[in-house]
Amino acid sequence: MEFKDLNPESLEKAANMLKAIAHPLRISIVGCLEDGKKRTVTEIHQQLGIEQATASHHLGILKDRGVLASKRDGKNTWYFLKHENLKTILNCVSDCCQ
Amino acid sequence: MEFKDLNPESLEKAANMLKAIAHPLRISIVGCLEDGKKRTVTEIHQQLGIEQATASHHLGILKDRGVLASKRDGKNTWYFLKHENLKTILNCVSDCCQ
DNA sequence: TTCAAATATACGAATTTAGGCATACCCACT
DNA sequence: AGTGGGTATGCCTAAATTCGTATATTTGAA
Repeated sequence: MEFKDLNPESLEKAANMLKAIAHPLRISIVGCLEDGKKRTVTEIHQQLGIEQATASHHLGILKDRGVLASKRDGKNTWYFLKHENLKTILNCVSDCCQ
Repeated sequence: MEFKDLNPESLEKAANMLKAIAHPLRISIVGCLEDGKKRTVTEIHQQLGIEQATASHHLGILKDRGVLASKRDGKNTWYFLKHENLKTILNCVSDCCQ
């Protein structure tokens, strides 16, 4: 599917998805998850050295916009990449940022 | 290059680049230019049915953030994609938005 | 049923963004 | 120099983001 064929709603959705990723912290979060493994909010906030609330907040945005999915298991919520593609996207962008 | 290796500045730059694209109109503009050809502000504002000033404004954002480049020729300014990669990015996103 | 860990949400001030309109600028032509 | 087409910019208000801190909520276990 070519993005040219996107109708207005899909266009909006695509924009929201990109907007979700388009933030330094959230790029880093996707970076944490690019190996396809699931991680908890705590793991992420510790690994990135950010507030727990901030991590949860940004994870929520990434989930809302369809970048991540999550699965609750007891006290923990495990977040993970929803699409394999997203790794490609960030690699493309980083190539453009040399 | 893996985006994981991005330092804080590159991270910021990558975020700004994505933020530039992450807007319905600007996705459409990139869509107009994905064939690699150069187009003028007028061509784009007519093709998308938006104000001339709005087109110029968004083209400016895309240029500032390194998505597009431009070349003045007489009365016209020709805009074009700066990186072939960007087509890939949008195709990936649209795949995620089915 | 009380406690603590893990996660989510609410509130608020500062900053950024969007899009319309008017207008200024740049350039070729006469 | 003056005109007009093509571009860019400034100003404005409404709306959205960001990131703290504080507080809820959920859940497992004592």
